[in-house]
Amino acid sequence: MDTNRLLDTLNPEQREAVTLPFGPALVLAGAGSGKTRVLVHRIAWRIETADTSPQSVLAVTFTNKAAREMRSRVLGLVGPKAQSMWLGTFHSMAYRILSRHTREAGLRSSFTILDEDDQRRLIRQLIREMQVNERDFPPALAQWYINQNKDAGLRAGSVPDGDGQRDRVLHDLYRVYESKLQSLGAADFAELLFRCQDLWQAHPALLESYRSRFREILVDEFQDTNTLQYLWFRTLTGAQGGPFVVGDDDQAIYGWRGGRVEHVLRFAKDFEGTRVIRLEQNYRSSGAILTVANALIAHNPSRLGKTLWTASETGRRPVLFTADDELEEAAYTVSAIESILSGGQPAETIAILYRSNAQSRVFEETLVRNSIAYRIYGGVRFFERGEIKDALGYLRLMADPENDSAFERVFNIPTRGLGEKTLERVRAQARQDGLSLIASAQALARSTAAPAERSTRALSGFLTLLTDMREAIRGLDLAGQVERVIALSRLPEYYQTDDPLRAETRIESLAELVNAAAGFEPDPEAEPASIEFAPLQAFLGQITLAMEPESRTDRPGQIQLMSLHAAKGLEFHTVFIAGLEEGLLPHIRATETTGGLEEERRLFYVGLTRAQRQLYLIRARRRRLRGHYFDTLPSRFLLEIPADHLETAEPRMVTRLPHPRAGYRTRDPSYPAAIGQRVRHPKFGEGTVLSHEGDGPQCRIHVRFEGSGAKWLIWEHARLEALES
DNA sequence: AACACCTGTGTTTTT
DNA sequence: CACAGGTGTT
Repeated sequence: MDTNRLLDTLNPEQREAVTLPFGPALVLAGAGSGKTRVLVHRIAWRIETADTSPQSVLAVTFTNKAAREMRSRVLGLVGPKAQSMWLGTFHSMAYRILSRHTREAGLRSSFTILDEDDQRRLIRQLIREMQVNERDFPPALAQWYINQNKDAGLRAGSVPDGDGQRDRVLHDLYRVYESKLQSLGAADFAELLFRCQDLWQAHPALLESYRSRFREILVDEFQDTNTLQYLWFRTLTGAQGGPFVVGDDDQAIYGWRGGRVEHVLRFAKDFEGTRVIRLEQNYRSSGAILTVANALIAHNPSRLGKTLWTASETGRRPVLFTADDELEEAAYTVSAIESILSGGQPAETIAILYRSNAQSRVFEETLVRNSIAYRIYGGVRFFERGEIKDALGYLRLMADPENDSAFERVFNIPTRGLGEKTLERVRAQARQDGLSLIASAQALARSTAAPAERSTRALSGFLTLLTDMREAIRGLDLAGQVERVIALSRLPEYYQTDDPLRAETRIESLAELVNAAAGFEPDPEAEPASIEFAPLQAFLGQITLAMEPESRTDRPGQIQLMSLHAAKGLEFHTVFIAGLEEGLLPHIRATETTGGLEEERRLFYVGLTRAQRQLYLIRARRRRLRGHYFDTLPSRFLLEIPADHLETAEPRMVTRLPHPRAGYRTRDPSYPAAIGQRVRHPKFGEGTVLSHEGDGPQCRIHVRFEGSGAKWLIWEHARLEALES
């Protein structure tokens, strides 16, 4: 094969990195310098020239999305044989390893992965059991303490004794939480990495087999690795390994999540003979944008040092606009967007970035009023939605009836006359006999103590339902099982009566879950498990680690709205960064420490370097926060950019957008209501139509009501009255 | 057990 | 202000 093809499109530094001989390598890749490109080509290069089997490749990315993208790009270069490489997040790699050795790792064969929500629930329960004052130690605080330590690679036993009562209580909670996880045979995210480490330590031969298999280990976004991940990675690599890592210290923005930039330096120390390569040529942004970004980041004292340059033209200077308030901020932005769109630029190449998700609302409303389609990232993720968790509860009980947390979740959903009292009885029985909840529930239901009692009958009914369900899905394919379980659970009917307004959305989510199951591809290497419902089990395992089902709502023609964090790794022709004020960016809570401040500066830097050709920086003189207006100061970061690097924008002629156009209709006449239309609802009063899905009488429309907030309504049932405005 | 009210909270986010 | 989750009431 013509391997030159792999190098033709690279610059000298990229080429040097890609063709390095086996051995530790650190690529310091500036924003837009072709970092992913280098990783992808490095993998392809090793496969094609070093006689490396794709099987020996393990590449770690920060998100599942990045992993998918990288996989498809490698496949594009070397073809389907690359399918067998391991490519994913730290957690999914650890999970994959653990699930092959559950017994040795001391986990149940179908162990549950607790997400943040499950984790907090469990911690709350423990706080109550331990009779700790919930006011002084809110679950969220304990959770933060525990995760902070876990991210730092510290088990409860390794956390140094703090001084003071407070620290002691938290430490105790951590200890109890840890043993609770152990006894449940469950794992939170960090636990996956810990357990994997423990497994390797207890079974050196296993570690050896993984080390000799994965000769080619690569890590992306290295600057954001936390200590736990770093230690895991170092263990797997071993002293003889030659890992290839890529990162940019200027883009480290996850310190609050345990990420430690220092790992970049530590890497070169820990791996003797590390080759360091810098990629400083930026291919993304215009000269004027890059100048601003460089000027800003130069204010961070602790940097490895790196100056981005570009061969592209200077282009237009970034525009700075000062609005009176957040309404004008949005009005200016949207009006600028309108003129860009009218010039023919595709909407999906325009992004609005902000520090906190709460800022999105004004933009949403303004976009809606002007009938501009947008896509918003962030908010409640798919697998965290309540209805999905309900359905997953049933599914988990199918794969593993002894799963206690799943049992508790669906115990009384749909409501079936079982409450806290009955549950506590089951729990007590389980504690006493050392059995699972389901086993104790069966014992209670069978015991003749009070067979006619209402709760006993309800309990029997629930248990029968589970048994029947299990019977009914035997032999079905995965999607069929999911569908059947949802139907038999009668969750849809329950949502319908419980909260008719939200029912439709929820039922749709459940349909999405069936889709996700239909599209699920199991680990091809997994041994054919003899366990019943093995595919279901694999699906459930993967789900918590991949919180967003693949490309659900990606449609062209939509403006992109997201937080600065979420923008990492992306690029847009035109970028608006809003809310450049003290207290917002830098965020008030990050200004107390220099470390925090530097991270905020990097966050802004990440935002600036997302822009390819046009950049708008916007601030408001006053801003409404929790109902009150506050005067603001310009972000100190704006003052760090020399004034002549920016162009100051005059208020647009239209700073206040016209009111929603009465009677305005979208192009498709089958929509019964137009976006921006004023309506009245018999119960919720007056409101404005935000958007709609589907068409005809069954379509759902989203209305923001004054006073009662935004609601999804079914057109047919909503009895809405159109108003003139 | 179910519902209405009330209180506290409110950075970023992947896994 | 807006919402989630928790408490208290029926």
